[in-house]
Amino acid sequence: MHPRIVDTLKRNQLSITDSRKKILEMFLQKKGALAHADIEQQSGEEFDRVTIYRTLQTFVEKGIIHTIPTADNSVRYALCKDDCSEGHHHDNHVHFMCDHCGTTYCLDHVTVPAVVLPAGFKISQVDVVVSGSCLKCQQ
Amino acid sequence: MHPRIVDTLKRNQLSITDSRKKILEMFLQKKGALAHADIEQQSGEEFDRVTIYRTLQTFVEKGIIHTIPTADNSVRYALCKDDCSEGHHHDNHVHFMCDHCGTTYCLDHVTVPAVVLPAGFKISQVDVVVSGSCLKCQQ
DNA sequence: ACGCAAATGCAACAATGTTGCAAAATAATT
DNA sequence: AATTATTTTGCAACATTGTTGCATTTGCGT
Repeated sequence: MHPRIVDTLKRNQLSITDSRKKILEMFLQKKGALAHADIEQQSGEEFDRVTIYRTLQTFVEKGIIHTIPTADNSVRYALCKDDCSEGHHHDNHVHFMCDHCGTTYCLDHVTVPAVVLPAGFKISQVDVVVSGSCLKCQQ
Repeated sequence: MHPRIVDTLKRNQLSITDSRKKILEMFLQKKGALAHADIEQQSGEEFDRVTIYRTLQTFVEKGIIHTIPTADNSVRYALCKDDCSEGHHHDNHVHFMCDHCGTTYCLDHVTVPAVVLPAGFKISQVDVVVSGSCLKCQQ
């Protein structure tokens, strides 16, 4: 088991349960983003569908993961950088979704460019959703 | 009825039906984006739910409207600039979603900033999803 | 080990989206 | 203008996705 799992749960005042450990482990292992369906498939019959929904919801509330806006409006989640332990707010993000393999990357290290909007719009968050082909799918 | 409606349908080789006229009119009147639910409510019992789904799908295929990625992963549609009559591909877009009133704006005239990705990623589309408070909701 | 609080599983439900097919509306042809 | 061919619609049924309430189970602090 990944060493950070118990730490992360404790730090967020969550009880250490099988589903939380397993789901968090999935995020730590797989670098890309996960959809609810991915988790359901990978965990087999181990957890109830409802438990997965509630676990994801809890993780989002605690800032352990965040949702990703995608071009096809499918709901995906990715680990927050540094587990958001610092109250980090995810105001800016660049995400990349591969048109071929469907993998979604959370590019925390890419700088979000400044966006200039017409007068009257107050910006609180900027999400950049890039599609194309990824490292593995070059062609 | 908006004068562009019949033109647009004909240009895209679509038969002129009540639902298509009405739904296209909604997009032309309302400047912001529409969700399936908005259309369903506004049209009352006039059209079947399935018809609305199919009409939206057809419009997307013909390039009359496009879907908008949103921070909350709700599916919304907006008119394509120039009805995409020129085979315009919507490679770049800035969308704004108001946190207060929920209105979604399609800001065709705002320049999409350049995004620099790590080597190996090939960009085919960039969507910028901005949240905040809009013109009407300033505070 | 015990008791309390929290999380889980189950069932039922709600919302959203899809598919097949017969009936109706639109377009094309004569 | 009437007839035929094609497209679109409405209905029914179904699939998927997400939510809620409640009894049972699990984890946690003492």
